[in-house]
This record gives sequence, C-alpha cells and structure tokens, in this order.
Amino acid sequence: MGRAPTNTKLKLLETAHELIWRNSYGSVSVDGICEKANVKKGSFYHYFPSKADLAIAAIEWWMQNTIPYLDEIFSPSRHPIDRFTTLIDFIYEKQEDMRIEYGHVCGCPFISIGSELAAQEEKICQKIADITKQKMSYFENALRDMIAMGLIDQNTDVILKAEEIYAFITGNLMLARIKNDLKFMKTSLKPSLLTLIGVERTTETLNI
Amino acid sequence: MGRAPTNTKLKLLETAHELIWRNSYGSVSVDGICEKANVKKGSFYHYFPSKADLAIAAIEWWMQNTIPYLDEIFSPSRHPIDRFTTLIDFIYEKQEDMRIEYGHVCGCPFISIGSELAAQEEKICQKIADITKQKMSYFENALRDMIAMGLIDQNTDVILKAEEIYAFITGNLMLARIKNDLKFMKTSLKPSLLTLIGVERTTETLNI
DNA sequence: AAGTTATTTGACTATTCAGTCAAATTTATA
DNA sequence: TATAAATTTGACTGAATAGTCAAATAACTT
Repeated sequence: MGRAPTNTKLKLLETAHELIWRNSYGSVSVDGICEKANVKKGSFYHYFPSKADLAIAAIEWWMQNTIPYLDEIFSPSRHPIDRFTTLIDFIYEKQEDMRIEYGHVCGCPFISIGSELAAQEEKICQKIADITKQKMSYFENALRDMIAMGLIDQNTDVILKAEEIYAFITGNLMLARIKNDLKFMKTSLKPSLLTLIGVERTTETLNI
Repeated sequence: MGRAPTNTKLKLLETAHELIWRNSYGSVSVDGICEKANVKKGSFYHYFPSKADLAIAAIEWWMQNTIPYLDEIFSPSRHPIDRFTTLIDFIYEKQEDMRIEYGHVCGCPFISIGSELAAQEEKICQKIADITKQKMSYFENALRDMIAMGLIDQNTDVILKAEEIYAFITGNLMLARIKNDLKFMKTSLKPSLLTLIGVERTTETLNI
C-alpha cells in the first residue's frame, strides 16, 4: 500500500554535505542545494522542516558514514601507534582528493560548521559536541592500549590526552584549509602527533 | 579646508568585528552592523566598497590592535617559557570575558572567519594567512631563545614547531567555542602546550 | 560670510532568501 | 482496476539581502 520510498532524501543529504563542506553553511542556499541535487524545493521541505534540520541530518549522515572507517583504523588488532599513523594517512588522502577535485583544501566539516554556527544553532552544536566525544573515545581506547603496552607514560591522563590529540589534528585541518596547503599535513603531522602523544621515537616504535 | 574626519569608520570596524566574531560572517548583515553602530547604510558604503572589504579591514584593524599585547607578552626580556604561559593566560582571560559578556565562548576570530570564507573570499584568506605567519614568527623567536638557553632539543625545527603550537592553540580555541566550555583551556592547555614544545617538566623550568 | 570638502542621509533597486501549499503524479497493494 | 499513500511539482509569499545615488548637511579654511 502506498508509494515506495525514493532516494531523494539521500541525494539531498549528499549534496548538502558536499556544498556546505566545500563552502559554508551560510553561503549555501536551499535553492542551491536543490538545483545541484536536481530536486524541487517542494520536495526539500517534504523531507526536512528547515535548512538547519537538513544540516544536522547531513552531519549525522556523514558521521554514520565515517564510523566503519574509524572502526577499521582503530581496530584493536592493529598496533596502537599504527592506528594513529593510519588515521593521519586516511585524513590526508581524503583532503588531497578533495583538493584535487574542488581546487581547495576543505578541512573538517564538523568543526567548520560547528564554529560557524556555534552562537546560532544550539542543536547543531550539541550534535557536533556529541560527534567530538565519539571520535575522542577512539583515541582514549588506543591510548589505554598504549599504556598497557608500556609505549607511553603510565600516568597519562587518557581523557586529556585524547582532547589534545583531537585539538591538534583539527587545528591542523583548519590551517590547511585557510592556507589551502597540505604540506604540513603530508610531511610533519605524523611525527608531530607521535611526539604529542608521548611516544618514544626509537627505531622499534617508529618502524612498525 | 573641508570637513574633519569622524569616528564613523572606526565605529563600523569595531561593530563589525564584534558581531562577526560572536556570530559569523554569513549571519551578520550590513544592515545589522549599521544598526548596531548607529550608522546609516549610505555612510557604510561611503567608507567600504563592500561587506567583504569591511571584513578584511576589521580583521586588519583587530590585528593591529593585538600587536602591542603580543610585543609585551613576547618581550625578549621575558623568560621564553613565561612568554608562552603568559600568552595562554592572555587568551584565556579574553575568552572568559567574552563568555561572560556574550554568553558564549567566541574562539579565534581570524580562524573562524578564515575557515568560513576559505573557498569564497581569496583576499580574506590571504590576509589571514599573513596574520598567521606574523603570529608564528613570535613563536619562532621564542623557540630560538629556548634553544639558545638549552631549554629544548637543540635540533628543534623552529618553523615546524611554531606551526604545531599555532595549530594546537587554535584547535583548542575552536573546540572551546563549539563546546562553549573553557575548562580545558583553563586547567590543561598550559601544561599540554609546554609538553608539546618539548620543555622538560622539572621544578626549575615550571616554577619561574 | 563664502567657499570647500568630507560626511551623512534616506529613499531606492533588484535579487536572493527560507519557507508554503494545493494540486498533480507516481507506485504500490488489494 | 480501484484505492491508498508517499512523492513530486511549480507557482507563490514576504522578508531580508547587498548595493546605489542624488541631495542635504556639517565643519573647516580663507
């Protein structure tokens, strides 16, 4: 009974996410999203009550999209140092792909939109704060393994250290976006991050 | 001969800077700036050819405003470790003041607007990239003094380390804005930064 | 007071914006 | 084939947007 669902909602989520990531929430219009997604405006408001609601849904959709990759990168079967270096590779490759395709470094969509709407859209901020916590939990998990393996100081506060790591990576993504330059991320982010984590830079731990 | 200049331009710069810092470039309108500054729109366009030009001028004005503070904080007469700890105090106090006055953490205006407009306003990006370089030069200068004093590894690449420091601080400012929470900045940023810089955490260097 | 110049004003345009809605259409089931 | 439900359409609204401009005004100099 009734008509089957279509892929219109998904098209809107994908298009909105791409446009907002590349540009910004404020500079992307509902009309622009509809045009690019080949969807009429009436359909847009059939699926989303407002532009802000679409943005929240797009963020949520993108995070759900990302989780399987994070699960693989932070697999407990992987050496914990390797988890972080693989994460940096993963981030760098995505950024480089987008730079080639769109002509500019795009940075982190969550942080960009979160910063832009921090003072306006309470709901978006809450959503991004949740995502931030979720991502940091991967870091905390890896840090605990590192402590257990004697790779870092036994007294490391994993909660604080995870926050440092997250701030460091997102800070670098921001700067890469503003400078439209991935040099630092390509050559220096990995060793810098390991130093921040507190890994001894011996040949044993570096050549895993 | 002719009429003397007024403070209208300055009022527009101050107002624009405050509103854009608190909210975002996209969500602040020329009308909004004019209303808050008690300036008619015709006057606005007498002083600035466009909204983007005002934003650039406001950023430049704010940086000029900040330089004397940075000069004092990074005075060569100050112990180089103290320069960084004083910087964190300075940043924290400003953020806390704004949080109290406006009800939310505002973060770094340069980075927020730079990220928002990275793909749209080439001129703004260039301006912010220049400011970033200028700020990092303070860090490089201090790091060289630290090397000379034997406080950090003699082989430290000061250019790279300065970039790490800048990314770390701005990353934390971003997260503080999104979470609307200065806890980490208040209690953990200072020791975390010193670890990142590579200062040995002995009683000599910590209690200066 | 006359002249000069920067400044201020307010009404104006044309466009874009988010959001609405009733009617038409598609696709499934019974 | 009739019915039911979700989906799609396109025309619509009213407000907000950046930017324009000619005329009025204020303040300074000679």
